[in-house]
Amino acid sequence: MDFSNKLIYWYLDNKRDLPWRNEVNVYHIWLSEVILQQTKIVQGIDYYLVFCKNFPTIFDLAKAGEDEVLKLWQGLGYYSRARNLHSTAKYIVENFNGEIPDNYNDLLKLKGIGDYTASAIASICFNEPKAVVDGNVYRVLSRYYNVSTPINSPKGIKQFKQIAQSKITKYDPGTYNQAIMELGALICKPKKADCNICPIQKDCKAYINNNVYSFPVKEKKIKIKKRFFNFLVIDIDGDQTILEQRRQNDIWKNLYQFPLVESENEIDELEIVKTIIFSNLIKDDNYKISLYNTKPIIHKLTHQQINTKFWIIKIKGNLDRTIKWKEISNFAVPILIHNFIENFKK
DNA sequence: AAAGCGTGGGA
DNA sequence: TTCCCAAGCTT
Repeated sequence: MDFSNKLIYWYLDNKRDLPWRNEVNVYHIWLSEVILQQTKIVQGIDYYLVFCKNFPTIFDLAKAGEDEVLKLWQGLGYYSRARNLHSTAKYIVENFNGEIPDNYNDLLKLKGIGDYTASAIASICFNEPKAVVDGNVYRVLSRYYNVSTPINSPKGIKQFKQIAQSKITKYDPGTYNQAIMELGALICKPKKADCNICPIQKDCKAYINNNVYSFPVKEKKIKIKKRFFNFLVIDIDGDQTILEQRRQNDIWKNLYQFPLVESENEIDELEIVKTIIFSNLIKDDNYKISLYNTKPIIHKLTHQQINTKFWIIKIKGNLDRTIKWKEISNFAVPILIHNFIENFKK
């Protein structure tokens, strides 16, 4: 039996029982694929169920507001996925009468759907033989075929797509795609690979050469940018506060936060009250400011390290654009803000 | 085409 | 602690 069929047989015996594997519904498959981009199944599975429950059809998703979609996405990260998912749902309802395109080429044109997702949907839902190449596939193929081209180089991306495409079965390509990914997730793992029970161990070059962990090859290290965030947590009589929406093309776009003073370095109270942002917010001297967390909270992202201070500013009287503290959970906020709010309540 | 975009878990 | 990784996409 060849590579592909071994994978398929292994998969049929060993696949996990996951909610989106129970039936083929294009909308559900699309939803699951977007949620799982750069995301582990354990992390995404509850979000998938919540989205299915709140938006049973693409029409329900299209009808929703972006704030509502982002709120349900809160905590999952990479929020452009949610914005694109929602935008594409509206687009499909408006232009295609709610019918999701049934082929790779048309799927690829949609916002938030790239080569991987278009291939996954086309193969699983429409039996189109387009090979998926995700992190699992890179790992399995690079080990099995001893390919050391960096997987994050243009050359590597092209090469692995070509290898994967040459292996896909015309019969049930969706099952083949899921099989190779499942093998990568369950057996051919980054660390602690279970080569002893691997169905394709016998012909795996890396196993034979005893250098499984030399693959896949990745080049370039990312450098981490340090940023300093000072959130101004206005507290009006313990009843109201202020949130603003992040509009810039930056992390957490369209999510909400407390008014923010970003600085080049760590700053103190004296510098905070001198800022324009502070004085635009607080018009008189009738306030009391204090630092909530004595040590900056370090929030780590893939490319950034955010040193965060929460400044509590107690005032009396009125301010514009306030919200009630008890309504704050209606807003989609970064997990950093969410954690603060949960802690601050106590 | 390189860089930016989250969060959490495991080694 | 630090680093790596996770069903990638966009600009």
